[in-house]
Amino acid sequence: MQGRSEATRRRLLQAAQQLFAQQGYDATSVQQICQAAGVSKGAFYHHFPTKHALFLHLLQRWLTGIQDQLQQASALVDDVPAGLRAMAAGTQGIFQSADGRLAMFLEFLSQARLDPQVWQATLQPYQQYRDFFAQIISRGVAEGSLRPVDPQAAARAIVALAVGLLLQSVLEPSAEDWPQVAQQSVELLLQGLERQKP
Amino acid sequence: MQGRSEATRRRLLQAAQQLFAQQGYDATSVQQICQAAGVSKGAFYHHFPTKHALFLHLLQRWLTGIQDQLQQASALVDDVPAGLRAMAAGTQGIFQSADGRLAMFLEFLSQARLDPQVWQATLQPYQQYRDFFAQIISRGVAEGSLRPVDPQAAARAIVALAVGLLLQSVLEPSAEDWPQVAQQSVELLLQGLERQKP
DNA sequence: AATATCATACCGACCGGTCGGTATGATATG
DNA sequence: CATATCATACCGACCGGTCGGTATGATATT
Repeated sequence: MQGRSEATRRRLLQAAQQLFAQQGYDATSVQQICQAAGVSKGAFYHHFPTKHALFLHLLQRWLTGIQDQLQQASALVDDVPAGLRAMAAGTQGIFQSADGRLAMFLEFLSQARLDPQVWQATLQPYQQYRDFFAQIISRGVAEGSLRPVDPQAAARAIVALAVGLLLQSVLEPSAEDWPQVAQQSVELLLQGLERQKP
Repeated sequence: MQGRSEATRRRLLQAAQQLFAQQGYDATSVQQICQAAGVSKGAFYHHFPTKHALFLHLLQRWLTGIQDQLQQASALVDDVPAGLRAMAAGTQGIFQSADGRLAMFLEFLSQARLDPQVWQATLQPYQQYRDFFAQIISRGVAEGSLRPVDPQAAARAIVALAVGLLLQSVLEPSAEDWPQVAQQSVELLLQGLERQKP
């Protein structure tokens, strides 16, 4: 049975993600993960060297997922303001994600503050996101659809906005229509960025 | 020796804050706090019923501090755009704060996600902040210095921006000149909010 | 003296990780 | 085809150590 090992691994990852999202990393024991996955502790340490390694694996998976989504979105952009609006509208999937993916966001951040390994893994793509937006902004400036703003500064503002919105949605998932709030906020920023129409 | 008790209490709080900021809540043991404060464990549990209660006390102190700072700032505002710019400039003190006050921000948030008591304590003033900005925005709209935007939506964007910037500054304290980034970001938002001058 | 404040010793629970051993199934050997 | 060999996957009891919290006695304050 070749797929059995992979299935066990997948079940461990999924159980861990759910529990981490529910209770946090520290409050979740390896035993709990194994129990939720219907697997023994021995199996756990057969697949992952430490509890921390499993966490790192989840982090990597999460980051590459965002990376892909972002690159996919950038391909569709030709008019910059419209592209940004479309990306804001595309956040629906992120905010909803019923599984713990979004809740893990805060967990990743708080761990990043404490663990150098997590820190590096998180911050590197994070700066990529910023550069990604800076590139879009400067394209917009070049094509004349945006005012001649500093692309780096504008990108920082966008990323900060995104991070802030994500964080709030983690704490109050159902308090607002977060995708709509995201769209409104981007709209507001765009009114500052976009070149005035006659 | 009068005030000995109070001094002990203060030293415990300060030591706990520093350690929580450095290592996080979970990774910090009561023993460590006592050692750093130069105090015994008995003294700790004389002043605080649980480790968690001490954490909550720190949270309350932090929140009321912000509350005061915000109310103080709002008193000086008469022209809304100028007021917002001044508040952005006034973030210098917050971003710098060499002690762990800023680092605790992330710790508070991650705990708020897990602990209902922390959650409630955090979210209530949090919504006040939002209302606070909404009020300022609507004042700006009324006085004609701002475009007729939705005050609630604009306030949400401002708060999200603030949260996002704070979070990034926690993770990369010296990567940017964060007060300047805050000013630039607010400036960008204001270009969208402010009524165009002829 | 009476009370508030602090110190020391200690408890029971739990955690991450290890380890000896077992089940399973693929592959080699006859 | 039948059996021996072996690697992989898994099990669950167990260990050293730490943690939050308590009990009890000493010391300072009023």
